Amino acid sequence: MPGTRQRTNPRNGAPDNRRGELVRAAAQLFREKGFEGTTIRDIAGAVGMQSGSPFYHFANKHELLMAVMEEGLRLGLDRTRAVLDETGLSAVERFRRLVRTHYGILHDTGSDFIPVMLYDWRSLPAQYRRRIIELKDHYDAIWQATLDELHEEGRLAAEPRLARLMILGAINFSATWYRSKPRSAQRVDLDTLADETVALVLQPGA
Amino acid sequence: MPGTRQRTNPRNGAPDNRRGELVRAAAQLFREKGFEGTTIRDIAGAVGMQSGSPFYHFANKHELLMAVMEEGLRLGLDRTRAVLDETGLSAVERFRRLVRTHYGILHDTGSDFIPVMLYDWRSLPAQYRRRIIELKDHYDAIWQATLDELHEEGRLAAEPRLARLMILGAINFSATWYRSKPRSAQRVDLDTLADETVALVLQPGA
DNA sequence: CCTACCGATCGGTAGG
DNA sequence: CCTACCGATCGGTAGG
Repeated sequence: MPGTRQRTNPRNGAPDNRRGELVRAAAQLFREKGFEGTTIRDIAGAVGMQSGSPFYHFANKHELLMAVMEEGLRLGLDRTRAVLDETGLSAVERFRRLVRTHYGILHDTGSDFIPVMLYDWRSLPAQYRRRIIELKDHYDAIWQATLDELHEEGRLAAEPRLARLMILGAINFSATWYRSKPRSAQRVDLDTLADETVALVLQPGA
Repeated sequence: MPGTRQRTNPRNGAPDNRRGELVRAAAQLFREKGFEGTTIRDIAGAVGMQSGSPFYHFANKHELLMAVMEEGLRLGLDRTRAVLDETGLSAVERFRRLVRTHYGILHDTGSDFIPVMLYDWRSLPAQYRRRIIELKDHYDAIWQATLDELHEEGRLAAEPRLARLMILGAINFSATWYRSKPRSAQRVDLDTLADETVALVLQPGA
């Protein structure tokens, strides 16, 4: 039924549903087949559009990729900042929640945005990168602050900046092997995974 | 000068130089631009061939991708097995060398094969996967044995199988951020990186 | 957002 | 391994 969907400012943003549908569909397809392996026709078809129609919402395919990454970082930042809002958390407990939250950002239903950023970064043209890096820097800063604290408390044995890269790497890499749908037998859930990650990298307390 | 290069059995393997050149060029290009983002023409051009000529050596583009991954795993397995050949190593020392070796496999000059496997796995058709998985299983088994030992010695706090995924993940992810060529100031070298990785995940000894 | 389309490029092939 | 080529597909556009 054409005309029944709510929409507003097509080119800029906020309550435009069709644009959001395109971003979500693109995220899922990019994650599954990669940016270069996904066709504008795939994405259009996934939301019931004709092949030329996505270009009404995005100037080109690369801007759609950037929108996916940007959306992922905004959602991720929101969830991560919420961890900081909880008062009275020890650094260790805050760390545990950061880890658990990041696993959720990678593996919760519909969370395809960040994996796309991780695995299709090379497909993002240079002129679009700065904007994404800026958002990513906020994300890293939150982690760094907590890791610095842990290091001062003697709970983290590695140099804190390298520790951040390695720990986020360990979690991020789960995008390649973790499957939320239990395949055959029982599987690790994200809570256990977060606990094990914390156990792996934290040194025993006094 | 056509005809001056040594070659032997074109379709099977061993001392066929042109085939090897294609695999190396493909590895480098796949790593840089991804499998889908790389063109047969790119690869042919990189070794001074015409666009149709790679198909004399490989039935199709996917078989070239498989050759890249296979070559990477064979080279990696050789280097990793060499670590086991050193006698009289403690589990901790063996672990340190496995870590260092793996960093080398990812970042030494000309080592583009394994990153391609890690980041273009989804482009490998299902029928080619079993062969690669089989090689990868050998690799994992070596790591698992050492990590099991460390766990028994109380030096590893996480469940050993998850520890393997997380530690290899932390190292593998360096493919996205580590640059061997110093960009501006001094940079971490692979020895330091390996030391810090070991420091991060090992619990203090008795 | 659809219709109708275009130029470019791509993987692959025949025949030598 | 080159020459010459083909069918299919792809990102993108004009005009409504």
